Amino acid sequence: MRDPDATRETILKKSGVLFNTQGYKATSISHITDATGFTKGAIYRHFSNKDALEMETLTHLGDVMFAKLRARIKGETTAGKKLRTLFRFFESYISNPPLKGGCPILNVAIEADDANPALRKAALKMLLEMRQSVISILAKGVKYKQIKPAIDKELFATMIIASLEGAIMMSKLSGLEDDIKTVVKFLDRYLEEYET
Amino acid sequence: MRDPDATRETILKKSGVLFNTQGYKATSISHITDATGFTKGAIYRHFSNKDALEMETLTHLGDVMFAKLRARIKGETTAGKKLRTLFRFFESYISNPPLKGGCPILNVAIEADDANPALRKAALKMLLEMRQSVISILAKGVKYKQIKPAIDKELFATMIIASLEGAIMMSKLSGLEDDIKTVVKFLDRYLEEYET
DNA sequence: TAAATTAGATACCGATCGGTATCTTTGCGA
DNA sequence: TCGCAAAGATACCGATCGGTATCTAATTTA
Repeated sequence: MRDPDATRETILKKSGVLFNTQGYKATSISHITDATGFTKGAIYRHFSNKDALEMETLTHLGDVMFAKLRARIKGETTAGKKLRTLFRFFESYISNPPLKGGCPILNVAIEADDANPALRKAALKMLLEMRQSVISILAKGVKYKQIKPAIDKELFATMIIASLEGAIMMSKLSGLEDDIKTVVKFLDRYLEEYET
Repeated sequence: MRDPDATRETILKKSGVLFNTQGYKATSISHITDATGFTKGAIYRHFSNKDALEMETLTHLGDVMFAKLRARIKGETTAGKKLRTLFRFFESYISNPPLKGGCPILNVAIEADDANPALRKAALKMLLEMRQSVISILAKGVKYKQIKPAIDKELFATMIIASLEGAIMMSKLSGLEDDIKTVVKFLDRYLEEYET
């Protein structure tokens, strides 16, 4: 009946939802005990303190996010299709979110700018990984003649991520999908110009 | 020696810095008494509760932001120059921020998604005002033959704001200006194609 | 199967939270 | 200059915070 690994997993999963929706600072240990049904004793057995729980939860959120994203992209055959799938992945953050609360990178970037530098560092790593993935897709696209070599890969990759993240913020504020759809439309068109 | 208006102004100013840098939830009334030198008695005389203080502080931050932005844009003579000045305004959020802690719209959008709906609504109003300003500049640009009529004003306006806000997030994470500068470079080039 | 280890529950700690009742002090109008 | 209203200081409230010491119960190991 007692399964420490499952307990740990439950805590991480529920904490992930709470931290990503309510915020790290705003989510107390009591909120997590309420959500999981476990007591403080159980939580502090598995995680040394709240900072550690926040860190492990963030990497867990990152793992889930990248796993879902990669699973969707993997099935696509061309650079163009892979990138458009990535656009739709971000678009779904509003209507059918892969993670409740939106993009964890964005959330941590805004909340943990000063406090908890470890958390910030972990989010930065995720951001760089995301950016590198886009650059890799573009590079392979150029290699296999799907994308024109004239493209500035680093510039476009940064633009893609910045505009999608910004659009998530805007759609979060308005509660409407308009902004994220507009940005995806723009990126679609721009990408089209560089496809062969 | 006693000046209630100045006291109020001091509280709003200091709260603005704290809320915008540390976060609304993370900033306690005690932090504000420390920063201002005033006591709780003084703060609660001027503001009915913390939620009200948060609201008034946000609108104060918005007033300061729009005043600074408009002052800079006003001096420019063409739509292109006005927009480039707006790009630089966002760029300066990293190196020489007009408001400590970055864009208050972005900060509130991420932190107050569920809790404090009034705060979210106020931030949304600021976002729409910002977007409308960009659209107006573009419309006047078209009117005075500075911008080609083929431009999709709403699309470009959304794209400008989304990418700049996203870039602020990215540069905040990395601590470097690279991302915001890249985005501004992209917007500069894109705008150039629509200038007559 | 007995002993030892581990998972989780319980009860508590000091600190801090937002908020308030009350008091003193200041400045202004009559 | 006197009196009164407003400004701000002080001291406190109950609730909640993150964290811990201790206890019980379940599981593993010998």
